Amino acid sequence: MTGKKRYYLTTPIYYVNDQPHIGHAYTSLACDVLARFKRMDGYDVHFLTGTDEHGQKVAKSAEDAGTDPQGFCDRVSRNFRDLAGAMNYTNDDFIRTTEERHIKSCQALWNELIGKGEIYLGKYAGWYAVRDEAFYAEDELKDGPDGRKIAPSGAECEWVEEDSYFFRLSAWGERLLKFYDENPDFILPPNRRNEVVSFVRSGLRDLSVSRTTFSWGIPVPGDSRHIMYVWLDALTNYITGVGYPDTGAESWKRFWPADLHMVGKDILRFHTVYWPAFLMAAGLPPPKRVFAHGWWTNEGQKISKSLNNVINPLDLVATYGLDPTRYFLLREVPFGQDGDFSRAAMIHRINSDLANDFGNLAQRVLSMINKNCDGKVPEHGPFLPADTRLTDAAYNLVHPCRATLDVQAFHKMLDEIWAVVGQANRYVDEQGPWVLKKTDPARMHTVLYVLAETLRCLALLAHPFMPQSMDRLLDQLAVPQDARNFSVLTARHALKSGTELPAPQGIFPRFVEDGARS
RNA sequence: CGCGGGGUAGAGCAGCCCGGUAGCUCGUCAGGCUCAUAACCUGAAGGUCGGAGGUUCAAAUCCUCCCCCCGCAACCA
Repeated sequence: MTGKKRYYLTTPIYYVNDQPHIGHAYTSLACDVLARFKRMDGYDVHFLTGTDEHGQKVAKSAEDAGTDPQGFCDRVSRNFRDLAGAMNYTNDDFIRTTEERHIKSCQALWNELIGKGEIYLGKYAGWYAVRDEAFYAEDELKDGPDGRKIAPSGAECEWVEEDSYFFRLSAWGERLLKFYDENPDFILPPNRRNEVVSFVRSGLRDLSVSRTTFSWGIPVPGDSRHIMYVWLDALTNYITGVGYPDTGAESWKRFWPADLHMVGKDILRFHTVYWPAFLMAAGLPPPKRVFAHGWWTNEGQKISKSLNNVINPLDLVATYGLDPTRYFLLREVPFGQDGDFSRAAMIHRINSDLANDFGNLAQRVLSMINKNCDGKVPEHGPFLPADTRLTDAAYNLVHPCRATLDVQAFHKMLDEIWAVVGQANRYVDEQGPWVLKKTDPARMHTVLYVLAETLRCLALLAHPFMPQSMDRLLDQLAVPQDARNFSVLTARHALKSGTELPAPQGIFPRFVEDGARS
């Protein structure tokens, strides 16, 4: 057992019925940045993602595709693995709910809940919409043309009566409210927390947690007519991923409870009401935080398959490049709010923030070093106050970065970094190393050293967002692999004067519109 | 009386909870620099903070009423 700090974070498991789109990419990206940052900050990180493969809709899609459900899942799950590769995510594990380890885990949790009397057998009767996999109350329904009942979603409902196991959710309201109260940061952003609290205050009903009308799911132990409710199945992945039901396992002791479940705002309730209730009922600690992020629109329009404006993240990467895409998604919109993707905004971010501000800063500094310092990390004399102001800003930047990331404020963290980019560009102008070259070469070396150190810090802190580009910048500063972490970041004068540097190369080219067509 | 989010410089936003010279980014205009990816730096113009009342020494910020916009009730994170 090392004494290392640990951090366990998860994406939702993605429903295989769907093609990967910008929403999936966004959720996972946020987690990836956090995971990378925490690793560089010395944490033992476990980053889990995967696919949700059970449920009636999947069974139906498989049938439509003329394959068996497992074969269908095998094929479609692959798309999500491929996305992780293409987006350069560093997940430590990829879980599939059809895996043996997960089935065992769900059944163990079920037995635990049965044993504690938290699940009982009852009867469910109500209007069920297959398409939504949900029951609706009578007063929510409208009458359709042929006398059928229509759900608010527009899906057709049928009257279903079936035996069902129920989870005693109704008994957990007070304890959930107490838990929210004692853990004010359990749900972020705060407005989401308010939504959930008022939902729970309004009263909870027992939750049907098994189905008998289809079979593509995890069998209920000891009653094979039933399969488990998809959400009970899906949520359990978070504990399967760290070894449950083996609560003696090293990974379990180390990583549970999770530090963060990152989710989209649509599945907030499942993660902040049902999931902690299941866990507490089973005698397990709930996760420490659930963060619900917002939705994307495309050029101001809501994204939908019917409008045919779904954004494929792979297209973004192909058009704008991987790191610019990663940067844009987390910079353009305050994390937690809805945001708009537009081509103009994307290009603007690439050219302004990346090419002009950061890229050009690196380029002007590295070229001057290359031309005037013999291609080596320059020697430096005593620092003047202006020098210390800049290097202090760079060394201390890690603190606001930690603070903002700890509340998932990715956009603010980037703001903090870019404030120092701006400060460095101003410093170049004020110091005018091109003048010093003629008047005071020793001083010029010091100024360039200060700038190189600053670039080193900036590259390290921006690394989680844009790993490939920042690695190239760190290569150009000859920062060794084992010095690419935050413990070395704050080590003053970590760049060794006299170290040979490679010839500089631009890291962020400007995005030039393809003028061939308009 | 459905639910939710908004209306602050040309655009996009922050500030509002905890009243006290209205701020940021982009754009525009002018200037500087010339190391650099026609990039960088400085300065300026531009807002009666949706409207009307009220509370207060003082309101974008608190209270009341009104007007307007946009989502949602979905295939989706």
